[in-house]
Amino acid sequence: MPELPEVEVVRAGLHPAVTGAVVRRVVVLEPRSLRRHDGPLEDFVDRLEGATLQSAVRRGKFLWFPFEASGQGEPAHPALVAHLGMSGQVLLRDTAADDDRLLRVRLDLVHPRHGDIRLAFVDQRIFGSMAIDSTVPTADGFAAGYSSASILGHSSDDEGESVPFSRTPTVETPVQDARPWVTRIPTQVAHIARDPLDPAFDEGRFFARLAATRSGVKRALLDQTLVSGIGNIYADESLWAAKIHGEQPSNSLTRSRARLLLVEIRAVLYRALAEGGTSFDAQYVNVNGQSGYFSHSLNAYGQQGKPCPRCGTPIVREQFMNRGSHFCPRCQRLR
DNA sequence: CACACACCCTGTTTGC
DNA sequence: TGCAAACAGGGTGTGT
Repeated sequence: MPELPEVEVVRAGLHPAVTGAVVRRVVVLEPRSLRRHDGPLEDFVDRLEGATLQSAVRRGKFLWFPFEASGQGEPAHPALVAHLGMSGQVLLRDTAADDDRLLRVRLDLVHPRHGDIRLAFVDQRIFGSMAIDSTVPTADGFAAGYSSASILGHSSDDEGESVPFSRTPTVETPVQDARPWVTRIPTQVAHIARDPLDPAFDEGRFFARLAATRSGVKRALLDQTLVSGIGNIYADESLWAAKIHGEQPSNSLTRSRARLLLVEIRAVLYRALAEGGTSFDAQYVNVNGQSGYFSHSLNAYGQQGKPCPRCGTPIVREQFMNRGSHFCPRCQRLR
């Protein structure tokens, strides 16, 4: 479930289940799902079995689980990194349950309070992956990603594990935290920019990079090293909301239009999050296999032929970057 | 260097 | 009904 809101829904669901849980048994049914793991399959299994998971963290569309190894020889502060790709799911199952049809990796956990839990990595297209990775300190000293119980702030199962991470950035001071994993990021994720809901998101850098490229705004929004968490749906939705054409050269945006765009991106992501993410079918679900409702709130994505909710002009779909781009030809003009 | 594109995959939906 | 093509929300490596 690829974009930020869907991945955050998954992360929030996993957080109470994995925090403090010990990995009992790991089964890899599809070796290609470990493509990004640096080492053989047995290495992945052996290093994980017996490990204690410390949290569920997310930056953009990347998820990771810092863990404490049981055995010797494990480098300090490793993490299990998961990326869902186009079709990945992480589901919480009963340890006695039958395997899901497209199950690729299975982690059986025992949690000190919740007991036995199975973490099932299901992925149709195998674009997603799991890997054990080492971590490095964040360049800015801030928390590496989001790791509280819920970004919406109304979960009851926080267990006091919250890392300060408010929606509105306040004064930025590097985090002082006894848990070293908080400010460490997996090397595979280190090049990914912070996402727009991250209080340490560097707005100045975002605007500067937009101003420094001639490529279209949509392409820039999909560039995860510029800003993370935005995929095809939320790019189209944000651009529609800001009335910007996706092929408008990034460096031709005025500063105020760029600011408006960022405001709309945050609004769209936050709304989608509040509705549990977007899903068109059983593919995009939370850890309990349930779908979100944001598909009912889409204004542009997948709405080709339907009237623009603002002006009534039919929404157009065009092929772009091997993907569909949906926009209102009247509200979103190239200029 | 910045940019554009091919490629990695399988299952479901669409169209003939 | 059967079959093939088109399609899917992502990231990375390679070539120009």
